[in-house]
Amino acid sequence: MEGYSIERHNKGYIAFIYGEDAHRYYIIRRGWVKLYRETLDGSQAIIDILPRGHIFGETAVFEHNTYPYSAEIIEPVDMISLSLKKLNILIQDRPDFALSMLKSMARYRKQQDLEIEHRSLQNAPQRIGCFILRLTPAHTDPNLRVKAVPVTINLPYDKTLIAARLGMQPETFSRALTKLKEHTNITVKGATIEIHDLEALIAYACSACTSDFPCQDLNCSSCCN
Amino acid sequence: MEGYSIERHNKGYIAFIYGEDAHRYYIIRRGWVKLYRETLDGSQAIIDILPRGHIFGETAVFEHNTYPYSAEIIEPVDMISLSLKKLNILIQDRPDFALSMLKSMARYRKQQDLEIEHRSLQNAPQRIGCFILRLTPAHTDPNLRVKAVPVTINLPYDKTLIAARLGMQPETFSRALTKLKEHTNITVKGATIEIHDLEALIAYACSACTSDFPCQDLNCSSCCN
DNA sequence: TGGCAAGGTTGATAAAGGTCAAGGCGAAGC
DNA sequence: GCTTCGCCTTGACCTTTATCAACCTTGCCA
Repeated sequence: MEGYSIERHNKGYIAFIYGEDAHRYYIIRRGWVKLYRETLDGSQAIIDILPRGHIFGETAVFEHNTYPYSAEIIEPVDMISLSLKKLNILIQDRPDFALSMLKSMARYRKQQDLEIEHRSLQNAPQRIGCFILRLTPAHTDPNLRVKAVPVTINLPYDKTLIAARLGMQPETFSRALTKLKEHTNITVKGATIEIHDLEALIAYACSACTSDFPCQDLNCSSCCN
Repeated sequence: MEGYSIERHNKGYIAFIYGEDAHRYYIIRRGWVKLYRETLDGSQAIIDILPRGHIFGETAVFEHNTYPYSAEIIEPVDMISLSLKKLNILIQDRPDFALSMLKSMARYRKQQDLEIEHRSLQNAPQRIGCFILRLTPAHTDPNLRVKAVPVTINLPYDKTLIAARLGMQPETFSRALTKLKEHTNITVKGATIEIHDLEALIAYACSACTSDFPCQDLNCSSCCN
């Protein structure tokens, strides 16, 4: 697609603010982006935290061209910047484009449904367990599930942010992680987590969930390339 | 649109079950429909409760033609039943159709974002207040907001279900409603609620929210007629 | 009209998570 | 090597909501 440019930003950079006039939308190539909104009293509601492959800002075309949330870089990103005006034309003119966007939106919707469910059915340690599981290779490739050797993962961003992402306080996160350790035989050292018994973790985290592991994930990469 | 039929069902009727092969999707003409999924231990996660004008089951076209949730009638409905196969063809062949579906999906997505936010920022009485506010005429027509006379609304379905919809226990709902009464000058008699001071209710319920009253609502009626 | 069932309320108690305050720990800079 | 700052953890306490149990209310049906 022509008319794009690559932007590179560091932690803390604000890509756009809620309500702002929207001209560009973005695809993440590397790094992590936080989508959020703020209440009158200054507390943040985190809508999502997106990794590589995801789009953000694109829904502004359905919102009278203002951004429906704010976006902040939380881990250094490379992102593709694209014109919303052109997106609008593409959506109108190219049926296959609208269709792939529709598909990606449907996937996101399913993900959000799951998110709501998690918040009401899982307790804090389970939500963390679920979060960790989504970071494992086994989550995207079922073949890797059988492997008995320990799985090592790194938390992709600050624990405080993960806590916010999961809808809990940092203190609760810390305590819940301790509880998770006691229940599922994982080792935590800083941002590094070793899973010694994947099945135990799955059993613990996914028992309160309506879908089996690996639960659906959003992967926007099929759209807008 | 040709090839449709009207179905009429009573409370308790299950339109379809999660995972089932999907052939039809539906538009609600009257009544209320509960979308939900179940965990292994039998507890329900309510995804949404939809009124007149809303579509359900249509996302099955993006899910390998199986329903991504179960649907139960909770207040007697008239609903239009339509072929998913035809929907699929329409989406592929008629760009304007895909586009309007895209728009409705974007609206729904925004609504779900708000839903997640409500769950984490509002407490039980506030969530109930928010729910009641959405039932008022003032929510759809800002002109009605100034009216000083009391507003009377009827809860559209059982309190137990509203509680589940709002992610709380029936007992909590009952107590939270009492607390809401103490704070906002409303009168509750069975399923009938009288709001004597709309602004007070808005101030109480919407203070923990990132969007002002009236917050966005989903209205699917623009799609698929 | 009396009984029953479903939905709703109330009370007592427990668990989960939030809040406030203090302190630990490790990476970056001097 | 020492200091400093940001992030994280821990402890004490409090608020909110869940849970369990009992009871009330209403509408329906025999």
